[in-house]
Amino acid sequence: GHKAKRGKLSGEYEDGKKETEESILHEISTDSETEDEHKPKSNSAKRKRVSSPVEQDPNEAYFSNPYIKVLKWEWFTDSQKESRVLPIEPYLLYQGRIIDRPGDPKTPGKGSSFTARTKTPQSILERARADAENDTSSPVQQRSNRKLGQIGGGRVSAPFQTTPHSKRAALLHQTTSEHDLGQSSDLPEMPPWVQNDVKYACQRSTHADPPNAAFIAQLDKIKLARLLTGDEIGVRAYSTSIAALAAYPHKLSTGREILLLPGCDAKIANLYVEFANYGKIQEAEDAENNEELKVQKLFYNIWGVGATTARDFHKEKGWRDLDDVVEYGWQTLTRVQQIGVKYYDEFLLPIPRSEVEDIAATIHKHAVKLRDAGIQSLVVGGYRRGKEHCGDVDIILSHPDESKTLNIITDIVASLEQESWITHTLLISTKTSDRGQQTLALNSSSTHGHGFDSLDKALVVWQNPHYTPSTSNPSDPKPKNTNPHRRVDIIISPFKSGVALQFSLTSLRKS
DNA sequence: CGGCAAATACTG
DNA sequence: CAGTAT
DNA sequence: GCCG
Repeated sequence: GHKAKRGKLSGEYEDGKKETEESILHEISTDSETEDEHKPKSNSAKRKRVSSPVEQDPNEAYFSNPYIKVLKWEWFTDSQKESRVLPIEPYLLYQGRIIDRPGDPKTPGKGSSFTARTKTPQSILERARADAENDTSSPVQQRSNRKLGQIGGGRVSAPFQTTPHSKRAALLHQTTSEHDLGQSSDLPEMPPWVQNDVKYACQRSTHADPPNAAFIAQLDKIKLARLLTGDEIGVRAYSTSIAALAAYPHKLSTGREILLLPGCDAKIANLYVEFANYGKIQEAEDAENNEELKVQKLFYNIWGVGATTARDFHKEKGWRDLDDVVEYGWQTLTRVQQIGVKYYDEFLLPIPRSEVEDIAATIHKHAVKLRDAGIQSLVVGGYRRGKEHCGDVDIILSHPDESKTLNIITDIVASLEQESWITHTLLISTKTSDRGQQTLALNSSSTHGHGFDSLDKALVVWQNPHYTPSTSNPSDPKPKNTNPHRRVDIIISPFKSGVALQFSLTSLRKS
């Protein structure tokens, strides 16, 4: 019977024994808990949205200048109340712009080239300015460079010692390459987030395909190795450096350039030099080809299996592939892990943007049906970052009337299940609605005073139920839906929160 | 040289 | 509580 | 592995 189980995993359910498949389905019992008997009725828009008269944008002048503006939150709520775009002037807390580097010949002007309406941000810019000044000299002590050992020799730790008196370690001198310690003048201008010491990755723009993607891919391999071996510190170190590299808009030309990026130091710079010279990084290749890591990566790719469990499967249980998991461990898997195994291959398939859009549209449609047209939805994640193919679908739903988002996640999942779009619910979180109900019952005042920032969400398995029966066997009495199963995250956000606010501002300004 | 992302929720 | 996920 |  073991070989029969093999068949399940290769995805040939249809020609396999029906009995087997059913037993699997039974064992899984993954159908989401929400019963479809109570179909949520659509709230036929009792409350139509007041359409505001088309009017001149009172803030045109403000938005046409290059200054960054910070407004009081009340501007938004008041605008909402009046259903029109209020002038921002009375709400303006601060406006300013990023100044250029002090030494920059392009800006002979004074340093105080920003207009502070309040004193708050001053210190930040002062700090940035100070940093920039201190940074003008080369971070590398060129004179005292130590010649370090050959890079590709397999010794990874020895060459990377930090020179005692400089913070930055010297880079390996590679005479055969232009990817060397360059002159201090040939570095490209650092993007603002480097110069200004921007602290959070979310403040940098992200690119779908950064200029240094190939190098980043190598670092990702090392990071994965750190992950699988339980080296959490290493994971974090590589994560931060990769994040900085991914936001870096220039093609790297010298290793020294990397030292200027936050989270990047000698190790990463040396890896870059190796990459630039040989087109690959030995440590990354080794990690990728490592047999143990290959097995553990296989398990790690099961949804619901993390590094710890992947290692356990391999080293404690002694399993070596998915068949072993099914044969010897099926009953010990959690419910979501069984789902993860069942759709192992499909979850790894990339999702084309067009399909992401289709899925989002379907979800939006159901949300509108369940509430009203005030529903706003926004696809985030890989799609929003412009990726051609996405690993999953992340969609945020919101509504200006917060009461309309109450329990909506439950309703949406039920509705989509009933129409067979959602095949499984991996996880559903209703904490926010739970708490919201309590406070709402007490405070009849609607919007204010809640401190929770968690979001209702559902992580589900999605499959397009509309399929064309296989052409090979059109008379099949029970044709099979071969549309791939997708991972979809539906997130409910209070309208007030950032993402919702962002696109509400966009639409307001367009009106 | 020591410390190390943040917050939150579900599952078993 | 440990593990996993967002 | 980086940072203070």
